[in-house]
Amino acid sequence: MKQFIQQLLSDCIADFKAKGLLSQEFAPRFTVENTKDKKNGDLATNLAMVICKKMGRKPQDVAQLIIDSIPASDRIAKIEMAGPGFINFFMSSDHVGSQIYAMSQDPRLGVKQVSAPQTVVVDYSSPNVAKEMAVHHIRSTVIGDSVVRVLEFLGHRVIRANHVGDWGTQFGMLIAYLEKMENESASDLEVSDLEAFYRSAKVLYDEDEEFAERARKYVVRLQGGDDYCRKMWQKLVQMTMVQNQRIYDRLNVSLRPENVMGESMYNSMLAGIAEDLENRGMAVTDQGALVVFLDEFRGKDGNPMGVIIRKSDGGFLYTTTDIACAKYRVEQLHADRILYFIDSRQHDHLMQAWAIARKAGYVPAEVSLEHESFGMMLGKDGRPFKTRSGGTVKLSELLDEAEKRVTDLLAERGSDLSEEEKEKVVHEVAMGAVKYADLSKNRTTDYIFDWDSMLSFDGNTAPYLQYAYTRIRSVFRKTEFKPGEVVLGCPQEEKLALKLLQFGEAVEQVALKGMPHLLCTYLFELSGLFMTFYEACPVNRSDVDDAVRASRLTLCKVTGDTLKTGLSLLGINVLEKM
RNA sequence: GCACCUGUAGCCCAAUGGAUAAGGCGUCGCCCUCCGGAGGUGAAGAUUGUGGGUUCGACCCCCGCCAGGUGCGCCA
Repeated sequence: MKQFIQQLLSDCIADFKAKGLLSQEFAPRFTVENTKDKKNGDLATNLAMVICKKMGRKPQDVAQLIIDSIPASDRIAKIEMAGPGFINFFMSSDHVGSQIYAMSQDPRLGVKQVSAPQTVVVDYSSPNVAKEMAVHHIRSTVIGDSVVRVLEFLGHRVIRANHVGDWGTQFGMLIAYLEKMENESASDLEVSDLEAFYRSAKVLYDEDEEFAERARKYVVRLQGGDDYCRKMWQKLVQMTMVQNQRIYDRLNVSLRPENVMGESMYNSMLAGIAEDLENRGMAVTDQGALVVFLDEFRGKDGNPMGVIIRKSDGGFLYTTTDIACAKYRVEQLHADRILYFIDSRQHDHLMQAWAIARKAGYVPAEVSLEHESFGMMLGKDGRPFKTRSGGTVKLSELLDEAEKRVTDLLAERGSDLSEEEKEKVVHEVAMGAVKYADLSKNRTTDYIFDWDSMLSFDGNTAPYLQYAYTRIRSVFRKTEFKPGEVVLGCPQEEKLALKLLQFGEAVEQVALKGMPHLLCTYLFELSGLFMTFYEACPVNRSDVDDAVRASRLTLCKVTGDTLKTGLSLLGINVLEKM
């Protein structure tokens, strides 16, 4: 519908140009938007206000000229000029009804696949090896995964990239410790507590000189490609990712083992990149290190910032890895667009790496690099989030607590669900609530970690959306669905129908901006409108006549399908009962 | 010191430069003789940190200031 109006207005502009009212080269940037208030119609444009100056007339007069030039259409009931020169379009309710009927027949709910699919690399989750995922990892993981689902739904080719922290000097220490553990216990090692593992290794490293010495030797051997160290390193990666995969599965995150593309993958590219930058004069030796100076970034002394590509000892830092990574994604993965879901602290560093990658021609201008940054998770004291003992809260602990709270809630209010059903409800509601708490926020600011707000089941939460869905399902347990012509007889029906038609826009916005909260907001508003409709408009009551019932059932059906599809794009499952 | 991010009601949070700044939590009311009360419905609560500027129109864009967070050469 929006496109239809846009076309009408473009025709109108062409008409004005033909009549000499506007110059040929003028390309006005006007908008057509959904109105917030029904009294301003369903869609509104600011076109008159945008072009009135060029025409030398009052905006209201121009608006009237535009209205007069728009041909009559059975899709539009009424067009009005309002306020400072808005043009408000009132859609014909027959047309809206027929669109809803069409949606009920379309598994994609009217959302079209893109005509020019892109290859999009999405970098998200990125846990560290030999560490357990903590609560803050949920942001990148859950938001990235939702954007992945949306992009795929729209027809793009998506490459999931789990940029696991699997490289660095700490691996000497970890290998030495793993070796010690294996020597001490006869059977194969099963590390259930990675946090404790890492901590103990660190303690030993700090206190035992002999151990530290061995650890340092192992780093060198690992980087040199030594078989033994390589194998031990692999074990560490394996151990960690098996545990992380359990979390992904539990959270319904679509990452798989084959999506792991860790930092170590780019290792073999680093020396070549350093050499290339040096040969082309982009990098120079400074105090023994190979450095690229960037004019657009200033260091502490106010001079162009030096970004170290190669350390004076010949080693590499993570900036070089990120340059290589971007290069790889362009050259090997043929990315058209690369999205990084990484916390805001890395922003400067990423910009530097990308600036170098662009200058070197590794990433051409037409490939877009986007940092989808978000703030840190803070404790109630406003400091980086730590537990009383100084550690972090494990993600698995948060998920356990979520399930416990849902279990308690079910017990509290009593439930006639079977044990099997209950288990499913507990799981889906708990995971939904936790994920939605993060997905629904756009905030690039830091935010306070709070059990209660993260595990709320009231208001703008996933359980509310899941609940709306179960109410719809409940309707269809009582009546067989036969799609019928949709006749919008009351304001509640009209508002609901109009919102349903905007599903595609919400989905497209998420893909464009990498912000799933736009879809959350949409689904929450949709659920609210459904609840209101449902209270006001009986569907199954005996005094409702058949035509009205068929119409309302179709609205219920399309709402249910939209909720189910929308939630699935957020990685959240619906339930038949709860 | 420099750079990046952020500032909206007691708390959380939304708003492609558009109309009366939208919701949620909490607070105070009302609603199960009717399809599921994890609900509906109403009320109170905001000089959008601050001072300028651009614009027909600014939470949004530009400049100054204040406050918070983060980052700034050999960790990742």
